[in-house]
Amino acid sequence: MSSDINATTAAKNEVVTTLISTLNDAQCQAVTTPAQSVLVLAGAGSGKTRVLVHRIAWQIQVRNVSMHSILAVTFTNKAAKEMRGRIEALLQVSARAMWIGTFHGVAHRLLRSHTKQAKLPDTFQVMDSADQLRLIKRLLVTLNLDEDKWPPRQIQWHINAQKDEGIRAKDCIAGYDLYQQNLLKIYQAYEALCERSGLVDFGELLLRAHELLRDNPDVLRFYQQRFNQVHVDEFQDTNAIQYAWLRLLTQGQDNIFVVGDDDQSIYGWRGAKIENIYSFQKHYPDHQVVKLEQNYRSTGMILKAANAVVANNEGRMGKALWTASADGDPIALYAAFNEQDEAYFVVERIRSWFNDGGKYSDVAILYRSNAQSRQFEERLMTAAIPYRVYGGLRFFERAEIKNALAYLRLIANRHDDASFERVINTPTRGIGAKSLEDMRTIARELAISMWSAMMVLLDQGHLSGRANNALLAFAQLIKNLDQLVEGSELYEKVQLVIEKSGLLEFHEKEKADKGDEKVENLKELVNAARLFDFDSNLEGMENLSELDMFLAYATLESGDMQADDFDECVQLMTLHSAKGLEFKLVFLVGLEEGLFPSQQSLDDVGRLQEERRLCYVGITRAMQYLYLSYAESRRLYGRESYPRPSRFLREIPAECIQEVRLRAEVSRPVTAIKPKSASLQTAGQYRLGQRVSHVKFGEGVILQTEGAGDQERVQINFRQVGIKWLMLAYAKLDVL
DNA sequence: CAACTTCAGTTTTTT
DNA sequence: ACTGAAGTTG
Repeated sequence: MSSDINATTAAKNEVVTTLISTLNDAQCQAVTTPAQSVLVLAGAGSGKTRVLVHRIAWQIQVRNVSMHSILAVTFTNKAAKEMRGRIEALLQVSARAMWIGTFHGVAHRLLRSHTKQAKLPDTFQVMDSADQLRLIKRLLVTLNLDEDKWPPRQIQWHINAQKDEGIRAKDCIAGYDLYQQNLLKIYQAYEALCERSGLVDFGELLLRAHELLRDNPDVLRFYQQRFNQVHVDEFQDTNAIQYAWLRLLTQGQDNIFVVGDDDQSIYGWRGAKIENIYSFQKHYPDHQVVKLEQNYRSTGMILKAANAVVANNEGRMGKALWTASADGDPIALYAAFNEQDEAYFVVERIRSWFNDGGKYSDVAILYRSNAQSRQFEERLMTAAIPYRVYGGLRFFERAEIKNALAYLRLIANRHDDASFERVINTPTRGIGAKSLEDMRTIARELAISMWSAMMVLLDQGHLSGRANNALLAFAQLIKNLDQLVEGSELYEKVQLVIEKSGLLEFHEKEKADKGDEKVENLKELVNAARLFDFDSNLEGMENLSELDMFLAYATLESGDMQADDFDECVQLMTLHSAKGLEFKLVFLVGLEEGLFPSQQSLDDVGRLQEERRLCYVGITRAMQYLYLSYAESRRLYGRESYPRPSRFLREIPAECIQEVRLRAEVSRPVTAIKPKSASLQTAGQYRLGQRVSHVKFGEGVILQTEGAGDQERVQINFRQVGIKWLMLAYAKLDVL
């Protein structure tokens, strides 16, 4: 008997050892602490996911917590997937029973499990932001509001912002401000429309999930007791409603384990509240703070630069990354003549990296705004270097896919107005603006769905023969599809719908190139349906049909399909989408005032600090080599600008930076610039892009030259005083 | 209904 | 400067 106990103790000790043997002290502390509420401040590259994964494993293996009692929330499906995968790899078991998902995914699951208490119809569907925008546009028409005075995108932004703050239309106080009153009216009408269409937008998922717990004590108690500890990834990105939801769930027990980094908070503009980290310490008084500061990713030089930049921010929790590895190469800084030269330089370096045996997939070009990608794409293209740009249209967001899904949604829920409007005349079947307008009026007046309105219209029989037939045919089509599809496999349903709806034919007839791709995508959709892993036993989702599950999946996990092909390509992406990734060789480009930091953030301290954190994120993506660059002259929005180098460059210690220059002839081939005349190419010894020094104005770069002989003038961008025209005959310039 | 023209907007993005 | 979307015509 006692030997049995000894044996299990020994076994347990071994488990403990394997779990923590690979962790450093701080990580180990975070994983093993008995504290109920824990705040892990995890610097970039400090093993944040590792801690989260090991903590969960620790609960299960050492504290004998049931997998059923594990909840972990992330922001992206990618992160959730990775976490699940790593836990499974570590524990060598299926992590199916654990609730690991995005905030939206978990909220969705809760709502499906408790549709009654959440006051939702069983058939409710999730709509994405494109659907939402469509719905809003339509709403504006019915409310007789001019789209120019009420820009749909701003309305959408406003509604989402309210929801992110947990504010319903009934909680709004508009006062006497006419504008506010109208906004409120729109918000109210939008809520009503969603209600009768059975549609739930992304913000609504979170808001409803919060209200579900808040207003149903028994439901709340059930989940409070069920989850042993609530784990949260990227805590600095939580918004007000997400945090409120977490607080409800952990109320009384304070069983919450959050991991975050205040220095990497870059989503303030979409409602993330960095303050939640500070509030956490107030709301959970017995919490323990663990700082992870050892970095396993970058060289000493890169970390030094990153630390120095972010040190310029106020009100930080305070953290300094360090590494046990070497200083590495200094950070290279390239002052490009213009944006084309910048791209040329970067691509040249990538080429030599590859020639020296480096892999393309280890290289990333990071920029502040998407518009910057073009120059690099063009250069990479001519250099025949494979590349991939992040952030394009995702699979489930493509028009043809959304069309197909809209038919499926209409089959699942006839009152889904967003889907109805999308497919009523796609492919074209002779239902014009007039008939639509009539339906909208009826729908509004009777407060019914468009589908019901169509039925009313058909019953009335006031329509012209042609319109009547067209509508009748459409109604019949949907009903037929519904019957036809009954009882068949999911992929067969998809297949049948794209064929019988005429969508396939519609896209086949389209202009050669484009249509082909769309047809391919539609086939891919059938394939996705075939591969769809429908887990009918998934707790809480028992009542959901496979089709409903697939539709929810398409909306909530639309990014899933493009994530995998990382292979052998140079990666181009914005700084925002680079968060969480790492690359051996990183180019951080466009470091110019007005571009990065962006123009819009220059006059606001808070936003500027967020830009700085973005810079910190960018720098810390690099493992071995980091190149920074800026252009002396940049063509942006059709206008030539001469930006000053970014302030962030000055915040990096000089000893970390080494200026680099390609040989002049190589860096500016004649084709790279568009001279206005041949004589502009050179001005004696003064070439375009030549660095010069002036007695009074200091250092600068030659941008343009004009005239000849005594009349020759040069335009110079001085670092200190900006752009100046100087007469060559008088200016005393030294070539640098 | 498709081809053409004009016109505003133009940081960052997930769910 | 460029793009995507809305409006206008044949």
